Amino acid sequence: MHHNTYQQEDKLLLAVDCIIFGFDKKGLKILLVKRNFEPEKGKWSLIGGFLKKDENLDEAATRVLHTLTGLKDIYMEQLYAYSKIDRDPAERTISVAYFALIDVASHQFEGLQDEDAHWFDLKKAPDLIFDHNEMVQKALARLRRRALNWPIGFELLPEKFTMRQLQALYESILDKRLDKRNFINKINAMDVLEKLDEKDMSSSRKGSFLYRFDADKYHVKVKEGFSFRI
Amino acid sequence: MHHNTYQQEDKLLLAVDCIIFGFDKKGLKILLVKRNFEPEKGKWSLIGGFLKKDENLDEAATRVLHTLTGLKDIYMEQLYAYSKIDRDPAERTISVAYFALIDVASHQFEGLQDEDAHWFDLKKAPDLIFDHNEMVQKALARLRRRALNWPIGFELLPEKFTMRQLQALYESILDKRLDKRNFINKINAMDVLEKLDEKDMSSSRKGSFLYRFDADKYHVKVKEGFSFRI
DNA sequence: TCAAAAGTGTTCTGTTTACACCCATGG
DNA sequence: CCATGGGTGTAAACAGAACACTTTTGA
Repeated sequence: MHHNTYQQEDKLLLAVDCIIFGFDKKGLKILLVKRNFEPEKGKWSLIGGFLKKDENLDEAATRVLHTLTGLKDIYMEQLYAYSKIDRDPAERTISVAYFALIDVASHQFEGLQDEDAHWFDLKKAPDLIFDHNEMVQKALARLRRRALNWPIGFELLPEKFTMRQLQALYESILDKRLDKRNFINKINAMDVLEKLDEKDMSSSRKGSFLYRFDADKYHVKVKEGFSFRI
Repeated sequence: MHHNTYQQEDKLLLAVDCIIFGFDKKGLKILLVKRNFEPEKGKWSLIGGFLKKDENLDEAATRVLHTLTGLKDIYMEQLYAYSKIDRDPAERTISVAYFALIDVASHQFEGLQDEDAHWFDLKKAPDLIFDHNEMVQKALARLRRRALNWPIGFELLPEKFTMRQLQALYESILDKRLDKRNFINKINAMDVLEKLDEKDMSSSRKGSFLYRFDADKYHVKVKEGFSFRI
């Protein structure tokens, strides 16, 4: 309709980069790929790609993650737009970072080998290209804030989990030990979990009850402005 | 160096839009302009413009605000990137929103008339073009969260202010009344304000002491992870 | 002298923290 | 029968909320 309206304005490359945190029994991990193209070929990087004309940023992040890892139906959240002029030495690129937290065990993926993607222990992750280290730091800060103020949206959790697993997750995110009685009391007070009849028998002889997020209760409370706090 | 690396990727228009909240004795306001170009010419909009090749997003936001209002040295914070495909009917544009909160009285500006920019009472603001209403809602939510968890960074406040003004600001942001004794006690407990010997005599016969943020104390506390809470 | 806003503490209540023992089960 | 991790309650400390009167001074 108004094809020439913005004709004289600059057009630029737009990328998305995904900070994928994973957790398993041993703690928090991060998913990185070895770059197989220039610049910085062979170095470790976040999973990333360019935004196309016919998709929005959320779609691009989803597509990029899926293409490089086979992962699908991952809830991702937009983090921040990075725009330093020389952040990518090859060409001016603005990158919008996204982050997610997933359960490593319940998201086994193809494609990992081809693309040289690996889970790294968060504390032992290698140096990353460009401003990717900065992105990871910001994502971690955001994850901590989320974790402190909400019961980490069930989007970010496996369907069923034990209280001990949930506590272990919180302990890795916050990087400190929590008292199990206080933890359970607080979580229960929030009243957004459903206790199942099943037990997870893998971690002890007694077994540990499984819980599930009650999405309805959770969303109602979020809408009411209920303020959770660990 | 690697000029052809990303050759086949799409390039797009990138805009910035600024949500400028202002406060004065009568409450929270928002700064809007009447668009003087197509599309949506004549409708109210946030202050916005396009990102240029040779500047980063923060610089673009600063430039755009300065060009349209004459306002300078305003601390702005990046909010979110909006990328719906048809958000601007004229041409595909991704917009990164920025927000700021300023003291209306201490930022008188030229340029307002030319550009048809006006302060609107937040509650009486007109409908905005594109997805600008959504941006304002998100900015408000962010502002409230900021206000609840920090003593609204001194970046967002005029240099000198009275406790009553600070309380009035909080009351407009949170849209509820606060108890003045509790408010003052909490603010004092944070220990980031410096009480001056001056009084503001404009609002009462007795006069009201002026305070100033102590930037050093404040930054030290923020770095230590001190958690404020109103 | 009085009207109008500023300033000031205490009690009560609810939330958060610290803390230790019994339970169930598989091997 | 015992080793391992799972589950449970209470008391003390602290933080948040409710609440009313005195002070200052310009008109």
